[in-house]
Amino acid sequence: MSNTTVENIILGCLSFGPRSGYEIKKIISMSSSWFYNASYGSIYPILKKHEDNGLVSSEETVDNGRYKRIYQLTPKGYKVFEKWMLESPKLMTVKYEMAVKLMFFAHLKPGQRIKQVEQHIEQLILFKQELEEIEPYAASEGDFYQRLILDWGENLYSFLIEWFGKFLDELKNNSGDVPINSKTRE
Amino acid sequence: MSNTTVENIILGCLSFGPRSGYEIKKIISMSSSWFYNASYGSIYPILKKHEDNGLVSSEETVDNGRYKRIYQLTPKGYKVFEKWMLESPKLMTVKYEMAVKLMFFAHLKPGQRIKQVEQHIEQLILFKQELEEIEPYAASEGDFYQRLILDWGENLYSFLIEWFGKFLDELKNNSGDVPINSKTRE
DNA sequence: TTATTCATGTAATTTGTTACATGATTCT
DNA sequence: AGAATCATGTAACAAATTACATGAATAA
Repeated sequence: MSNTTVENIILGCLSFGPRSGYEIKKIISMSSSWFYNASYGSIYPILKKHEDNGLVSSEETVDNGRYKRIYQLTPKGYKVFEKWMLESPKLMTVKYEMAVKLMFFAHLKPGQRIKQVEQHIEQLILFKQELEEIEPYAASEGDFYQRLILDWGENLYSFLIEWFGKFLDELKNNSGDVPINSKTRE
Repeated sequence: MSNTTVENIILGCLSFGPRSGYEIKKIISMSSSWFYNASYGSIYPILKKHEDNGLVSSEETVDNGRYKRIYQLTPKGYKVFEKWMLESPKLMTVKYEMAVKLMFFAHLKPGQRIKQVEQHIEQLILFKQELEEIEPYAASEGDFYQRLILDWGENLYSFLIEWFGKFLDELKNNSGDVPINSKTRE
């Protein structure tokens, strides 16, 4: 059976050097959490599984009197990681509750529609700001590609904010209603 | 405990009229599958659960000698659905394996980078075409908002194709390498 | 007549989160 | 002294998919 994406992310984190489970969690939170996340409840069992499969080896260390289990990629683990890197990636999956609600927007009253969209735009702006706050970290810790995906994220959220902004304008111009039979926009 | 998004989608599908589980699956596949999907293994148990909770009622019918169980929203079910519609939607979650791979792109050889991005763009174009094929269905079966989310999806994939297209150009201009220390793009 | 679509449903498995338990160290 | 962070790990639960089982009706 092939590895899951999270299992491969963990191999990927170790490809930059030995890390503890705690450090891996940090890296994921700071760089990929908004398009792929992992909790301790995933990370530690996966590290154990990787060790059982000979993809990583671990060593107990004491760092400033602090117990740590440091994991390291084995040659076999690196091969598995490399193979995965060359495979065609799975298609993106999006879970977007706002889009679901949009499906049933006809049931809302005009004022409610406007309010929902306004609130959603606020949410998007807030999230984009959070992404922008990661930037200094990515600039210091990450390489070119880590910064690149941050750029991608910011562009994605700009797109969403813009799209919903246009939709909001349309709603407002029609007092929360939409022109019946209007064609979709270019 | 509150309903999950999928549980609410099912209520939403029934808000347009009585439907069978099979029909609900069809609707979801044709309109929301690319941002929220559900399999029979989810739908049938959820319908049973909704009935236990008094949110839907069901009736066994025979349609052209064909057994069908038709579900209908109860007033209580409609209230629960309406309440959910007015709540602030959960933030979007994205699972984007290509973005994960991008994190570790430094490990690939220049030629491999170009190939991966090219293949990914092809995938995106294919998926966008699939979305466009839904359009006739949405135009005939769906209302304004169903068409709107299709429009959103097409715009989203256009954005992705464009973004990766720019990235590919950059890679090609540097024979698969990227300028060290180059700043992220505007 | 045979493949496809219609139609419902369950069981096993996968994947992952949340909450908990535990305890050391460091910052204020 | 106390709060926050470092650090590891498990158990219970949640959500959902996949695969299977079943069978009727219809289109090729």
